[in-house]
Order: sequence, then C-alpha cells, then structure tokens
Amino acid sequence: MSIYNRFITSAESLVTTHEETRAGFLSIALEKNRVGDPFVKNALAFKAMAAHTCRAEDLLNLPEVRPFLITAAGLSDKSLSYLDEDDQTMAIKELIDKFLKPSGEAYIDEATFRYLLIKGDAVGGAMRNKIGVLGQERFIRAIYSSMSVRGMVCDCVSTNSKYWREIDGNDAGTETNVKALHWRNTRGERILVFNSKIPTVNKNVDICLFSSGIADYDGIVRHDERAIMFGELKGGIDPAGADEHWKTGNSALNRIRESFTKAGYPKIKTSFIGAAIQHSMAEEIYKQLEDGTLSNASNLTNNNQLIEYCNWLIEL
Amino acid sequence: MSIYNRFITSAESLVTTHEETRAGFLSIALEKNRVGDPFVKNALAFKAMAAHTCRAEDLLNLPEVRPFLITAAGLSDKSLSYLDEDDQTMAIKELIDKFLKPSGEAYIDEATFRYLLIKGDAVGGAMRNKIGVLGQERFIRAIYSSMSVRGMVCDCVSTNSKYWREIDGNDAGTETNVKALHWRNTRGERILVFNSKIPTVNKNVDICLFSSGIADYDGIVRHDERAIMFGELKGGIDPAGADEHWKTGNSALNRIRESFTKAGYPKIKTSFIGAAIQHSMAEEIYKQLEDGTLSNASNLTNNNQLIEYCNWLIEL
DNA sequence: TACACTCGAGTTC
DNA sequence: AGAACTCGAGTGT
Repeated sequence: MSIYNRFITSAESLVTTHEETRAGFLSIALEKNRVGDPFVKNALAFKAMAAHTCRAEDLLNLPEVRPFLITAAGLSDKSLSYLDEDDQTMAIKELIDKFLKPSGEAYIDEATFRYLLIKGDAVGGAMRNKIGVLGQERFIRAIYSSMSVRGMVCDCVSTNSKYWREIDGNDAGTETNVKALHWRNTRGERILVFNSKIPTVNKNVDICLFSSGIADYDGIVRHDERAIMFGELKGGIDPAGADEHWKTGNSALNRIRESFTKAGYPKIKTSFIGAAIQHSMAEEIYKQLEDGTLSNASNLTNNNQLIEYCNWLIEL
Repeated sequence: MSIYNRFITSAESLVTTHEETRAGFLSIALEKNRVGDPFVKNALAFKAMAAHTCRAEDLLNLPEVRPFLITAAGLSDKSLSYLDEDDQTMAIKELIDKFLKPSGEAYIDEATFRYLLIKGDAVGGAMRNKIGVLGQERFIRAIYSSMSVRGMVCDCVSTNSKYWREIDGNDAGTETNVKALHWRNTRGERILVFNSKIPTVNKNVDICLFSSGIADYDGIVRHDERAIMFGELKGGIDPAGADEHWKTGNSALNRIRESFTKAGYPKIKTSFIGAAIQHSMAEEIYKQLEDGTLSNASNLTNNNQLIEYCNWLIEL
C-alpha cells in the first residue's frame, strides 16, 4: 500500500530534528515562568500572614493558612481526593514536628520553601496540560492554513459555547478552545471533533472525523456509520517521552480499531500525529503506514508533512 | 483456558481498593518531604551566597550561582541536554530582566522562590523513579516470602556488583538493588532478571525469566531459546495513571510477543503486575488471561494474588 | 550514548 | 462523580 503523505518518504523522514526539540524546551521554560507566578505571590502572602506568629505551632491557629500548610506537608491536590481531614491534619503536624520546629526561627522560610517545592510539581503538571493544548492549536492552525489555500469555508464551535460560527483563519486566536470544526468537501459535509468520548470505544479520542452537517452535530459520536477517521495527537517534544507516549497512543488506536471492527466497521481509518518522534518508533509508524494499519501520520513539527496530512484529512 | 491465579476470580478481583490508594498517596507525601530536603538547603545556601549583592544584575558576577540561576530561569536539567551555553545565558538574562529586577529589593527571594518551584518539578520526577523502585522491592519481597515458605534457596546479584550471594529473606534490605535472582525448581535452574534490555525486542523489560544457571548468566538475555516469561511491573498507585500505564505496558507486552514470535518462539509467556488497576482495564486484563494472551497477572497491593503469582513464577 | 524506562502533577469529559 | 486524558520531571541501560 502506498503512503498518502508525500512528505513521508522513509521512516527517517518522521523523526524530529534537534532544532525543533531545542525550541520546544525553550518555550516550555518561558511558559513555566508565567505559570509559576501565582505561586510566588502566594508564598509572599503566606510570609506576610505568618509574620506575627512566634513559633511553628502558632500556624495551627491560622485556619486561612491550612491549605498552604497541606501543600507544604507534601500533599498534592491530586492526593487530597483520597485523604480525609484527619489524614491532612496528621500530615501538617508531621511537617511542623519534623521540619518546622527543627529549623527554629526560620520556620516561616522552611514552610514557604516546602510549599514552593510541592507547588513546583503542580506547575509541572499544569504545564503538561498546556503543552497538549498548544499542540492541538498548532494542528488547528495547519488545518486553517490548508483550507485557506483552497478557499474553503470552515465553521467552528468552541468548548465553551453551543453556537457555531464561521472561522476567518487570519484572525488571531481562532485556534483556541476549538471543540469541533465543520466544512464541506467534494464528498459531502464533514465534522472534526476534538477530545471526545466515543461510546463505541468507551474512551476519549483526540481527533474524530465524521460525515455530518452541523444540524446532526449533537450526538454525532454515537453514529458509528458516520465515523470516518480517528487520530491520536501527541504535542509533547521530549524525546525521552516519545516512545512511551507512542506506546500509549498505539494501544489507544488499537482499541479504536478493535471496537469499530467489533461494531461492524472494520474499515475505520486511523492516524497519528506526534511532535517527538524517535527513530525506532518511526520504523513502527512507517511499517503501519505501509501495511495500512495507520492511514496517515505526521510529525507535528514538520510543516510540509503536517499540511499534507491536513490536505488528506480535509478531503477524506 | 483457566486462569492460573486462584485469587483472580473475576475482573473485579484485580481492582485496587480505596484504602491501598490512600496509603500509597500518604507514603508518597512522606517520601517527597525527604527528597525535597537538599533543595531547601540549596535555597538557604543561595540566600547566603547572594546576601552581599545589591542588585539583581550582581548575580551575574557570581559564577558559583549560575546553576542555581539556570534552574530559577525555568530550565530543567533535562532540557539542558538540548540547550547550549548561550541559550542558558539568555534564559538567565530573561529571568533577571523579567522577574528579578521588577521585584526590587526582594530579588533574592524572588530568585530563591523560582528556583524552588522549578526544583519541585525535579523532586516530582525523582519521586516517580523511586516509586518504581519501591514497587520492584515489594515484588521481590513477595518472591522471598514465597520461597521462604517452600524452604527454597535463592541467590542474588546486585545492580552494583558482579558477584552472586545467597539471600536470607529475613535480612532487611536484601530486596534493594537486585539485578537478578537465581534458584532451582523441579524443572531446573531459573534466573529472573530485572530491567534488562532484551536484544530480540530491542527494548528494556521489567521482569525476565530464563532457564539458566549462574554460570550462564552473562549474556543470558541473548538466548531466546532459554527465555520463559517476560513481565511488566507498574508500581504506581495513582488511579488517574492506571489506564495510561496499562496502555503502555500492553504495547510493551505486544512488542515482546511479536518479537519472540518472529524469532520462532511464539509460546513465550507474558504477565502483568500493577498497583493501580481500574475496572475497565481489569476487564481487558481478565480477558487476556482467559484467552491466554497473558499467562498471569496480579495486583501488587493484593497479597494473596501477589504470592500466588510468585508461586507460579518460581515453579515455571 | 542514544534511547527508553520510572510515574503522577495537573485537567477534562 | 468517576474515568481517563495532557506530558516531561527524573533515572538507568
């Protein structure tokens, strides 16, 4: 089977360049500084609130700093879903006994420092979500760009709205908060839905293409017979995570194929877009493209490949 | 096909209990405090080193604080592999101009706070590695326990040594830094290797069982004909990560099966041990146990299941 | 030494 | 409310 994407000429052509990796890490650093800002402010606020206390134990009498202390005690917000009030109180007491008291007069600094260390992990988590969102936006800009060249009209519905509006690809920001896009190609109307739970798979899917008009958008994900293509999109640039996330994506794609085959639609198309692609996984992707397991793919950081992918997607 | 593990009576029996999840998150918090300690100390040391400076720019004249500033600028150690000296210097200058100067006299606190935020992400990373190691140790203790009941003798080679020594399962700490175990069962000698790259798969595998004596240990991973079973071990307890990591593990296991089938050994056994198992993935695991795709499995937090798994492993 | 392992910090559906 | 999405912070082979 020949590969649809003219810019995938070999497994190697899928691999991310060093320069793209570098650029990715630099932009992460910049963004991380911004995301961290509120926590720096919180730390300063805590210092002010605690300034009039004399000893570590006094902090227990300030209910307004309890959330701060819970964090300083090493508890992530995530963990709080599994811990009750007593667990949290116990953690705070441990913090005071094992770390704040021993630091003597510097107990406020000690608490502040520990708060920041723990919130640093939180900043990392928030960043990872943001990186994913930025990847989707990059993909959507490529779609607009491909459509713009053809003079196509595209409608959009946002994550935070129920109304469709026509997109002007030149407007800044139109790639943010996109829940779904709609357009018309030579074969009919198409709706591309992002991050949606597909009942047949019982899992969320990054990219979901259906044959549908806007009027049928509600509940379209239940119409297996209208489903055309599903795709996984991985926006991260870390080479160390590349194979890890490809393995996850590959399992997710297999679940999609198995579910749709079982539901009587074995011809469902699948595709993969990744920003971090390493040699070894590129070989696997290339093989899957050759044997038809994957219908298309692209390196998100390779514009030619990405636009070619979008051209294919739009005309599917 | 019937399931080897008597304590896997249904998909449900694989699912992790809330109490185990709670305990896991609590122990993460405790450990995180310990791992964070050195960074708190670094922060204090920086404050002392910078105390005699008057303005943010003065920090540029202190070469010994450059690594500290690189971190404060938002650059992870990981990212440094992709960034050159100039990139790093540029990041530091951004830090000074955008964050330190605007904070006026508080520039030392500002730098310290940002350092801690970034290192907090590092602490998180180190923790995740540690959690993985603790999972392996828990598994090894179960193996010792199972052997101890049978009065079996077990030899061990550490990650940091080339010499085998006999294990006394009652000695504390013998489960740490284990690279491989050796024992003899009714069918012959067995060596269980941890975290080893298997040439045939060209990937690292968590648990690798071979038919081999100690004398043949070197290079045993190249002997496909001696390979008996490969397993994935996931020590994390976060329910939110459970399906994610099962997908990864499932892909890894598929690669093992495919590689060994291609190499002429289609009967290679595979297994999965996970600490965080959710309902939906439990169904998939259970199905794979029923149809023989997986030879065995266990929830790492369920002692009956785990011991039963070890009994099976030891006698394979 | 390049490559791929560890896993949970967030968020969203 | 519960399940599963985002991805890179470490580490080791």
